[in-house]
Amino acid sequence: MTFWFELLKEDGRARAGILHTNRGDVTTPLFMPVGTQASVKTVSPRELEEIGAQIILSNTYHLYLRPGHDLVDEAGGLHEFMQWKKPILTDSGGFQVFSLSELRRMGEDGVTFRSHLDGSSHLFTPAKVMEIEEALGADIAMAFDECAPYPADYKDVLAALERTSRWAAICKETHTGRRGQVLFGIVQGGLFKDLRKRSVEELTAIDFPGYGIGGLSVGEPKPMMYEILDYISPMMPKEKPRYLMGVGSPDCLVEGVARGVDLFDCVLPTRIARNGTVFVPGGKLVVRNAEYARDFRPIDNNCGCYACQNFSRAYIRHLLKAGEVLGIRLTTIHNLYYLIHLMQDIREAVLTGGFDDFRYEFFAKWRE
RNA sequence: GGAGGGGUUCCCGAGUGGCCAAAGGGAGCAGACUGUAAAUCUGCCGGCACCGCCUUCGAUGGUUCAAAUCCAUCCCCCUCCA
Repeated sequence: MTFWFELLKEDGRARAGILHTNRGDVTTPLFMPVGTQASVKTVSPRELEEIGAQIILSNTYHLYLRPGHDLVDEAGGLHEFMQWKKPILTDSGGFQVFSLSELRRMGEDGVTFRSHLDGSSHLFTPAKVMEIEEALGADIAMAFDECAPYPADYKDVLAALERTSRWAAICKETHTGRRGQVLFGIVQGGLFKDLRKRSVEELTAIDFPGYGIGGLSVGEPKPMMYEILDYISPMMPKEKPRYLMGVGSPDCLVEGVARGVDLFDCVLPTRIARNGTVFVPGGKLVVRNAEYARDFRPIDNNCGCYACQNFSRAYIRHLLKAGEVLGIRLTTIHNLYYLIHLMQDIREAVLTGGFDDFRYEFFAKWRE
């Protein structure tokens, strides 16, 4: 097994490490751009490398429906198909259980989805999801879970947790590890501490090489998310990577690391980029807005990304208003660069024992 | 010169007596977005002292309780025929 997590340094609860994978090492803490349909929207693999991405995410449900996992397998797996040679993680479709709630029906053995593309019915069982994820061939596969919504009753969250644990065991049993793929379990339990505790216990008993923390950032207030992270972090195995799923606003990344999280992914940077908003050191800037029409400075003077090194806010705003694809490509490149480098700065701070100062300074200028 | 069609709120364009500050689209302005059904969605979009009032549908005058809508005159634009 070439996959293992090397914990280099702890600073309070914040951690810095190296995730060793089949396709090379990635440094943590880390932000993973999301490429749902085997593409990080609008940017090429070459650009992703330039931005500094080390690993990207893709999605089981979406690739199963289109183009089909068998086709991806035939192409030689996701890496070969999309020409991204660094590590990939595939989400299991568990989030689609949540986000496509009107199109799905829960069962004990699995979930029946109606395709959002053509309305056809598809049954996802843990074993089926493992088959799909192994065909896709990512380096890390996520177990098939049920992500409960927010708000949700205790009994519903409990049911989702129990199913998630049961399914996690089936995933582990049926996962063959073909192509050296490893499987992460996913902790659920919503905002109920006893359920979170139980979920951590049940999943660590099954024993995975890494753990996702799911069911957060689904609409609950940030302090509640932080409280849950505070609570479960000490219970999670130290020597395994912890992946807070679906979190990506800069403040949440800093607060997540402060609570012992190593990995994050989120559509936020790429989505808001396409909608005209960019990250800047103190928060966000809606570069699409009229106030930047004659602002000839870069988005961020101190940013090293391709957009900031070459173009003005006025130009990027013009591209966005004109519907030119280059506009959303530039904002996407910037936002990914911002988050990835934010994580690198955090890592540096942790490694030098200066994370608390970093965190303090970050929030001193952060404006929501 | 003759015949016909038309001028509507930033633009295009509905509306032919009251339910019209006037459909719809575009543009514009703002907001939202957290394991992507999202280059999407939502709101505003004549003015104000805004549960009401004022100004507006080429211009002016008229008919009517009531006019973007009917009548008269005028000014522009387009098409066809000379």
